[in-house]
Amino acid sequence: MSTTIREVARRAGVGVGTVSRVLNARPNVDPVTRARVLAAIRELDYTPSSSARRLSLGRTQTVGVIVAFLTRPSVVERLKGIEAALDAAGFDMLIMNVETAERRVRLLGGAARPDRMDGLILISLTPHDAEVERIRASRLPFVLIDAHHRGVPRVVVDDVAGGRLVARYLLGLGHRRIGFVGDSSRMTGFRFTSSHLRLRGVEQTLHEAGLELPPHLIRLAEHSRQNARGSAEHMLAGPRPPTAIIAASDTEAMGVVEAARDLGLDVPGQLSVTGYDDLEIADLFGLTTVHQPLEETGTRAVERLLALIDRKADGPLREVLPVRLVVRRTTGPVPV
Amino acid sequence: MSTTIREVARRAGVGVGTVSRVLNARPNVDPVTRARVLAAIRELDYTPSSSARRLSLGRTQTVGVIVAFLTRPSVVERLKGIEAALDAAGFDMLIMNVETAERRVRLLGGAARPDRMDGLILISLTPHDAEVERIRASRLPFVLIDAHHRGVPRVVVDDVAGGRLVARYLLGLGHRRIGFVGDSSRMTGFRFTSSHLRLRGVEQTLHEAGLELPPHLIRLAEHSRQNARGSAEHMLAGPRPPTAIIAASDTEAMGVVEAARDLGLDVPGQLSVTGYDDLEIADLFGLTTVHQPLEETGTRAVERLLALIDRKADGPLREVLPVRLVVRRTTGPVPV
DNA sequence: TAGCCGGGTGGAGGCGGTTCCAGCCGTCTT
DNA sequence: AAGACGGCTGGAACCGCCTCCACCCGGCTA
Repeated sequence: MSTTIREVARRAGVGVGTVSRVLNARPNVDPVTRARVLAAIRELDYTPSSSARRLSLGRTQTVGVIVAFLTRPSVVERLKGIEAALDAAGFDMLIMNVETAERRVRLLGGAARPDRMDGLILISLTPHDAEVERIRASRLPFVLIDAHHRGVPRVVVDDVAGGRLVARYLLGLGHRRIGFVGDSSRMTGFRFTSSHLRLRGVEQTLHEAGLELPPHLIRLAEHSRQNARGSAEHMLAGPRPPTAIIAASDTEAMGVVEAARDLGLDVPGQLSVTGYDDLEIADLFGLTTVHQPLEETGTRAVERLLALIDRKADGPLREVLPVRLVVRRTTGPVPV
Repeated sequence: MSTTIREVARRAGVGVGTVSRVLNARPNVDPVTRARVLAAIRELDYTPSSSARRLSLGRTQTVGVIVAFLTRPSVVERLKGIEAALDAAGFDMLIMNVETAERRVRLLGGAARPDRMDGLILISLTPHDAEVERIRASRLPFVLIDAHHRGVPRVVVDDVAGGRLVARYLLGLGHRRIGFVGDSSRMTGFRFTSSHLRLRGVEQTLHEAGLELPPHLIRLAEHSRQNARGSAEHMLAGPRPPTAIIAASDTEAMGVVEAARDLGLDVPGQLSVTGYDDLEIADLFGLTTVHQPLEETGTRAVERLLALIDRKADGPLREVLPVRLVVRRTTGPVPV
């Protein structure tokens, strides 16, 4: 079928050991011999079988990535960063997508197999203790992105700080009744954490200003534009509606904007709305939001993972990337 | 390190051949023996090494996917379909992203290696003849999605029909001066075809109605919202501006909408705008567009690829999935 | 001149599966 | 009762690479 190292060796008139040494750029090969081997390789159009290398080296040159909801823009941006970094390092990228509890269990339980990959990255999936134990037991290096677990290397953005940033900005505009529309995945078991942390930042800031975030101004539902729209409608139609709504993501912010439109509320005249993520849609819509370096979380995660794979010393367990407020056209002073 | 088939055999008191037969559900194994082997497997928590299987079977159970611009929503939707179908079939998915000419050359030239994958899918990348020859020479089955090449199995949507659909609809609304804002990648070498085909459908339909699409009402630029915005501004500010603009994609349609807004034109009162793809953003914006089954193109491509891998008979080379018009709020009767 | 040293080299053995062949042993014919 | 047959089984050989050990040989030291 395809040419093997033995044929190359025969053609070059050397032993397989020598060919292997040339292939792997080892020292102790006579330049003349090396040239002969390289010539043979070229003539035969030889490429070493990666399957055979994997087996004999016990290394796959592959990294697995398990993502929650592949189609979400934030996930894709991170993947882009991961892909570029892995490619630069000569690694392949294996992607697994989790959209149901069943697959979550199956993948987190069974995908971490050292014979299939050298390392694993989880995006927006916070593993349970048992799942972490399982991956550890397989001796597979792994890092988290946008997820938290004590003792596991992870790359996150400072969601609490992002929440504070937005809250402080709205307070500065004079808003006092501020609502929060976010998501909770406690029921579906996905354990997304970002919405929760962003909310915490908001609460902290309001508290420091001597204000409260009453229960009727907090609504959580499964992550989607439609659900956010429902949450916002409910909140805006109720008693003592907010003059500003902080959404836990740009997608949800769009739902809030829709709700305002349905109720005939002018944004930002009568209602200020903020998002989180700074997706393309935020730019398009003029949405005030919090920018986070999505792609960079991917590249950083890869750097850390590769360091772990090479058993090199690494930085702190928890690496936090900065966020920044992007003010656009959905926020304004509190209506008089 | 990890347990091997030999240890399982020893523990169960059988030969490795028997264990292998049990693992692969072969007939001719005594039920009692089978039970003993299964018990040993369970006790040792044994999983066969995929690296070793790859080598000895010459099969990787992996499919490679090369995409152009990973972060585009249409690409991601297709990927989602591919991932689900591959997972169901027990295959791994290797993703490679092309965003530069350099990587395009490198990946299309060198990624098709049978020792790394059993099959290859190209998304929105139309290969050159030489590239097709190269992949063929590697004897690696491959299929295209949203790309064309004589003699290569491919899954596409009927872009010409989509163009006709939109044009006929706008004609029905009374529009006679219709513009087209699309993209051309002739310079960057990506050879995207969809914009071109959609334009062709539009031209055909106008022609059949005895109308023309004059050059000043066709503007092509590299694919982006910003470029589309520029194209539309130019067209709308020029002499004899169109009353409707057909964009080659939803993304570009959003640029057209922005241009209209900048010029103070009401949509759809003074300008009708249509997109293509029916992305989430189209729903959000109320954009009239053409829906195409993106995810399904992925699953169909996988089905066809797996058939090729199994050397099973397959359908026609060119599989065309249907499109349908989705009328929303950016189109209306021609202004009087 | 003998002994040592180290760069260069060949090739057996191992990675962990699968496959194939030979052998064993009951059962069924004739 | 001998022979044929077929289900079940063990294990050597093989997939293609890397590694390690043994070996060769020229140049240096004592």
